[in-house]
Amino acid sequence: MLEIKFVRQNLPAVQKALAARGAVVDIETFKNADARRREVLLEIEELRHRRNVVSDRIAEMKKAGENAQKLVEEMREVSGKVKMLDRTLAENEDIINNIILEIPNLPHASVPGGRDETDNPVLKQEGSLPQFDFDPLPHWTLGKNLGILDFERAAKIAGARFPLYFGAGARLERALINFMLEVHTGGHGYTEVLPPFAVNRQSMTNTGQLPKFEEDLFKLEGWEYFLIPTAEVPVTNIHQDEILDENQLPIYYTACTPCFRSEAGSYGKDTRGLIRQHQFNKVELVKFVLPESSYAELESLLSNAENILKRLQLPYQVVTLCTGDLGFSAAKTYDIEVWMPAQGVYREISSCSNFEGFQARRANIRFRRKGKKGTELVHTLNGSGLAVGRTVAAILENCQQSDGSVRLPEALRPYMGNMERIEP
RNA sequence: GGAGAGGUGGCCGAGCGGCUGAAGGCCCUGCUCUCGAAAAGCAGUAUCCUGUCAAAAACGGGAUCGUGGGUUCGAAUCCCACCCUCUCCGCCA
Repeated sequence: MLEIKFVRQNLPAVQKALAARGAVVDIETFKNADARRREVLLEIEELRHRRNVVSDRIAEMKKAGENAQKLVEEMREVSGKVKMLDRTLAENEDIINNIILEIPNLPHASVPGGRDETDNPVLKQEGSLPQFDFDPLPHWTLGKNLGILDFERAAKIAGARFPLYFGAGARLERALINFMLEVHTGGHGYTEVLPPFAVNRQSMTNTGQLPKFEEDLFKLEGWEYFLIPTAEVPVTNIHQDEILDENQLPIYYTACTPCFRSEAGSYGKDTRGLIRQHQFNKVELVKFVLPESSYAELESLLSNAENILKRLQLPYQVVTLCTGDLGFSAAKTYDIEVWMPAQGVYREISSCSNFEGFQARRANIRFRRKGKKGTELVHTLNGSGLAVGRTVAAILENCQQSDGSVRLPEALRPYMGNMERIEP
């Protein structure tokens, strides 16, 4: 959410920035409702002031034993008027709120212009692509051959786009989770968190999933709860409505949670394998930082996520999302894309974003500077460190051998009981 | 599911129709004292909206005692609904 005052004072700039994203906002309605709101507010405050003054007078008169009936009647009228105006005020505030909640964040000045993902510039490429003297198999075939992935049975249990792992596959997923969490809580300095996997409407609104993207979420029938699409939601909301001390910042959290996504609108896309599932595990990194350091924190967040791929020796590239591909709440985002040899493409495995004050304003997360009056919004950031299912897919494809086995990255072996390879 | 208790500022906690944006304490900040620190003393210390203003500061106004309604000239205080927390009983992992 942008600040109302800011939108009011910078309408042209806001419109221009939103056009770069391809977002359309009803600025006219906003302007009218905003003007009307302030007009009504002024009137209400004047009436209330009068009522406050006269009410005190009535109290005095009553104490002195005087008759205040005339004033009482007059104030009865004033109160009725206030009540009516209150309704008008609320109506206009609703209009403003509905619009402002649907305005995406403004892209940071360093974000490259562009229309969609094809315009995302590659920032760097790391690791060397594996060379095969055979045709590398897609991970779903490898998984089936190895007896560790079973999408047919998963479909029986739940439906399409649900995972079912067996044996070394299930263990690989668990090993990756432990490996990632150990790396982040160790050298990277994150505190591990295990949050709720369902959240309320307010939390979803705070991080920006609602009100615009409700169709992407799983909602529990008969409950005002949503399954989380990412740990970003519960973890960012840990500090909602809090005023933090400057010296508490920065705060780093990491959490592994299942993520649930309806994937509405992606029918027919990535229908095979672990790439696009209704349920997947993800290790998430979340930061609460001082505004002046948030872009440096974005760089270190990115390198924390990259570190996992480096230690797993998986080749990847980093792209900067262009204005047209930027997510709703983000001011700047880097995507890390891992090499998938069977398809010969890089696939997103992590997304690292700086939201600046956008989520903090919605979630009301502020801090106080030492010796200074007032509060400021913290800046929030998050990134995947990493999506676990896709990491499994990447390991299977990149580390496959001609005999159909998969040679495990060395960093992972301690978490797999020193297993060196997964064999049929 | 049944019975009860409670939600007040950064924290603890008093208040239970007007004199309360809220006693008292703690934390924090500044000053005094001290070579310095501690202790002690003094002072300050909520947030949001809004007006004057180019802006900041300052000053004025309004709102906020879980949330939303209601009663009243006037509500932290009375009424209703909802949310949340805690205790006991039952049930269940």
